[in-house]
Amino acid sequence: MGHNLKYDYVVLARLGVMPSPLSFDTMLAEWLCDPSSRNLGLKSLAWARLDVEMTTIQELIGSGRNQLSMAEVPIAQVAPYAVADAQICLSLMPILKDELQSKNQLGLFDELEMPLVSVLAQMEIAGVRLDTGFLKELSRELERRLAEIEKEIFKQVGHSFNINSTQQLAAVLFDELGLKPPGGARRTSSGHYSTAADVLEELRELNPVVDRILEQRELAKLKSTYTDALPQQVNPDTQRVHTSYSQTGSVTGRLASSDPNLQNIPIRTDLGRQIRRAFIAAPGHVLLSVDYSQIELRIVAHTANDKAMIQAFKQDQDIHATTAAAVFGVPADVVSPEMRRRAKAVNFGLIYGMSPFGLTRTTDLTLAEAQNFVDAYFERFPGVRNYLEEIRRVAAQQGYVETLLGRRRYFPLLDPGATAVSAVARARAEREAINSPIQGTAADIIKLAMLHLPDELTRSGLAARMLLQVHDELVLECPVKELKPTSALVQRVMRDAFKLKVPLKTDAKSGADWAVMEPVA
DNA sequence: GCCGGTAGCCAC
DNA sequence: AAACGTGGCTACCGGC
Repeated sequence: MGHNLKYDYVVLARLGVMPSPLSFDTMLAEWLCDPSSRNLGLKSLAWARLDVEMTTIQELIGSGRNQLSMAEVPIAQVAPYAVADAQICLSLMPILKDELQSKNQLGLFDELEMPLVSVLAQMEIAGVRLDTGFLKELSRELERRLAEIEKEIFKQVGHSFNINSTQQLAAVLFDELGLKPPGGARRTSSGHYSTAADVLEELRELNPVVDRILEQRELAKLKSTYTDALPQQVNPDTQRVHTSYSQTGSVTGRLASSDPNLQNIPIRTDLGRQIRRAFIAAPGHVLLSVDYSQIELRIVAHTANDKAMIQAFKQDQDIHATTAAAVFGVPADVVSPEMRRRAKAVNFGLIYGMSPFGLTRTTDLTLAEAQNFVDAYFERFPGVRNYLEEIRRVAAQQGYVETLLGRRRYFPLLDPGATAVSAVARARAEREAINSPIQGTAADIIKLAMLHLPDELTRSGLAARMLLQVHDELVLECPVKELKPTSALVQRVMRDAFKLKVPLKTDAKSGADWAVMEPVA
């Protein structure tokens, strides 16, 4: 194993090389939805019992940029910590296992999350090949365009300033140029005028400099976050980028990716999408990307048991068009693009616990129109309406909501006995309670697929390996000659990961890089 | 120089 | 006033 790979000890634990208490520690204590104070208390007690001078992990390895890897700390110093850690985790194990048992989560833990640890380790170790030369050239191109844009901005404003400073930018726009902050002077939480993109959008008619600033923002973001940062993350031993996946980093059960985050590589704009050209397959290979189509809405249809929505998915209809037809009360073949766009916004908002007001922010509907729209929506999908009400009730009464596999999220704020809870905080918690089982169930399902996929590939004698997971998408590196059967197998495994009341649908694409992907049968 | 908070923005 | 969920990264900025 490359000794320069990050988090060596975590990777070892994930591969089962390290004793189980440590791998247990890296996950379980954090993973339990309600890490109790008893947990911390037990740990301090156990530490105090040890007849060695203990230090904390932070004292050993430092923090921030000075942080060492465990391998860089002398054995003699690490040993007491390691002993204590193992000892403590060992004694914690039965207690936390009991807790899992009582929550009916032992299966989720033992049969999904723990086995997934080594799957994720394999993906991290595999890494993904990066065309650094291409990124560096793209960076120089962005640099040139940024220099030009900045020159124009300074000329139009009359002096230079730091465009990246929101404070300086606000002073230029709202004080010097006298632009009027729209929407009744929206301010940030600290009381300054906001210069966020949606605010600037409303100002672009008033002064040509605003468009230039939006352009500067886009380019500066791509340069600093992607074209400049990614090449620095290439491992010199493997010549590839090795992300880290966290199984405990989200409240819903999603994975999180960091160092670098490969779950937020641009795709929306043409320029941003160019970044993906740098993610390339090894010689003789292609990248194969398979994603779930509308998995969250399918989960809503299943969980809400909504007849109309289930039927739409069973017939493989265009769900947004079907929704539009239902809400506008017209036949499917006369749905206009505009009607479909609005229906899509509602379907999208549904998963986020949206309100009619929220809808006015993502569409051009007035509040009254949005209210009518939502009413019509629930009229046509009564199962969905009941489901949303049920979720709110359960979250408050039971104190938590659950995913398909029993993953929990607690909502103490919604307890009827909770005191001093603002309406804003309550509404937010309700939206979180609505979204969590949907987003979390999607995470459950793709994790099941990821767990089965390596075995299925082996069984079929296919050499492809999983490299990346992006919430509803798996990216594999696949020998060119095995593309067709691999695509078929991956799609089968993903579709069959869990049987819902509606079919799961997947789309497969492949290409030499992550930008130019052609559909695969 | 380190650290944490803030603003902004990339993805699903 | 805010108003649509989940993350991570970068730059700025003020405090130490």
